[in-house]
Amino acid sequence: MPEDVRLASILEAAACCFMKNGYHSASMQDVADAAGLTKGGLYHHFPSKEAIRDKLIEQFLNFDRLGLAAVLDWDKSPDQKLIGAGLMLLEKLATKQGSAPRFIAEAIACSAQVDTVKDFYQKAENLFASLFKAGQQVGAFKPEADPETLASLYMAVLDGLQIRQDMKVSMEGGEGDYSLAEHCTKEVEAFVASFKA
Amino acid sequence: MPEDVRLASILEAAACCFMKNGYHSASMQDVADAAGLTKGGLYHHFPSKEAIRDKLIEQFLNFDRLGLAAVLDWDKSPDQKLIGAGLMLLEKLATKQGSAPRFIAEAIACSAQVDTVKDFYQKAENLFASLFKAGQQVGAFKPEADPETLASLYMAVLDGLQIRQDMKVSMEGGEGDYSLAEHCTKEVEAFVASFKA
DNA sequence: AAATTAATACCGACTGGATGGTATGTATGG
DNA sequence: CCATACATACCATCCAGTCGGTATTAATTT
Repeated sequence: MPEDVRLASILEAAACCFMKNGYHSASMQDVADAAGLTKGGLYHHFPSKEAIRDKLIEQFLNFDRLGLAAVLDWDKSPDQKLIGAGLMLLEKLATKQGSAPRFIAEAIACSAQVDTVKDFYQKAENLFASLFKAGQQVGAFKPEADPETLASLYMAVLDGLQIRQDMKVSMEGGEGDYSLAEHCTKEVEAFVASFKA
Repeated sequence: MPEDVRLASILEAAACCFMKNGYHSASMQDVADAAGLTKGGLYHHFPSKEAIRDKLIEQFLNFDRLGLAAVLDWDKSPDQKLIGAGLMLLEKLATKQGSAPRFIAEAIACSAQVDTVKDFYQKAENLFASLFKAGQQVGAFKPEADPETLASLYMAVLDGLQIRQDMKVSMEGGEGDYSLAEHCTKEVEAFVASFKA
C-alpha cells in the first residue's frame, strides 16, 4: 500500500476510534486494529499517539478542505450562504462516530494544536460576521443586532447541534447511517430566518 | 468529618478532576488527592469510578436543583423567562474547570445514566417550547416559527456556548474566576431577541 | 464507670491487567 | 542488495480495584 494511502487510512481509523469514546479511552491497539496493522507497524508511521491526534486536528480544521473559503464566492444571498455554510460544516465535522467539537475540546484540554483551533474558529467567525453584515447592508437582516455577536452565536449553535446529535446517537445506539446536516436543517434555517428583517 | 459532608467533598473533587481533562484521563488517585483521602479511603465511600461519575451526573442534571422547575412561576414575560433560565443553566452547568455538556457527552458514550440525561433534556426542551409558545400567544414572538424547533435550537445554543467557553478557557489558560453567564449574556439575549415580533 | 466489643473511616501496600512506547526480526519490492 | 514496511516480543509504567491492618468512635456489657 502506498505511503499516502496508508497515512490516510490510519488517520481515518484513528478518527473513528477517537470520536467514539474520546481520545483518552482509545488505545493505540484499537487504532492499529481499526487500521489493519499491528501496534508496531503503526509506530512506523507516527511517532506517538499525540502526533496522530495533532495531525487529525490539523486535517479536520482546515478552512479550505471544509469548503469555507469558497463561501463568499457562492452565487447566493447572505442568508442562504449562512445556511449553506452552516450545514456544510455540520456535514463534514460530525460523523456517526461522534462530533468534532467534543474531540477538539478534549484534545485542546491537553494543549495540542491550540493555534490551529484558535485560527479556525477565528476565521469561521469572521466569515459569518461578514455574512451577517452583508445581509444587514442589503436590508435582508435586522440592522440592530451586532454581527460579531451573531457570528459567535452561530458558531455556538453549530457546535451545540453537533454535540447534541452526538449525545442522541450515543444514547439511542447508532441507527446506521444518517446525515447531521439533514437532521438539523430545520434548526439552522430557523436560526438564520430569525434575523430576517 | 460527617458522612454527607465527606460525600459532597468527594463529589466536588471528582467533578473538578473529571471536568478538567475528561473522565477517562482522571485517575482515582487524582480524585483521592483532590478530596484529601487515599485511594483506599475513597473506595470506602464509592464502589467504583463509574459510581462516582453516575452520582455526579445525577446530581448535575437535577431539574429542581438547577432551578428550572420554578421558571414558569417567575413574574416575568416569556422572553425574559427564556433569557433568565438560559443564563441560569450556564451559570450552574459550567465552571472554571470545564463544561457539563462535554462531561455528559463523554460519560454517556460509555452508557451511564442514559435515562437521567434523556429525561433532563426532554424536560428542559419542553419548558423552553412552552415558553416560546406562550410568547407567541401573547404576540411577543413571531408566530411562524415552530416552538419545538426553537426549543431544540435553544438547547443547542446553550450547550454550544458552554463548550465554546470551555475551549476558550482551555486555550487561554484559566484567567481566574469568571462567570459563563456574564460572558454569554450578549449571545443569549441576541438569540431570544431575534424571535421577537 | 470501666472494660469489652463492634463498627466506621481510613491508610498503605499490593495485584493483575492494560497501555504507550521500543527493540529486533523479517519479508517484500525496487 | 538494501531500504521501506511491516510483525513479534518485550518493557516500564500506570491504573482500577483489593486487602489486611489501624485509629477512632459508638454501643454493649460488666
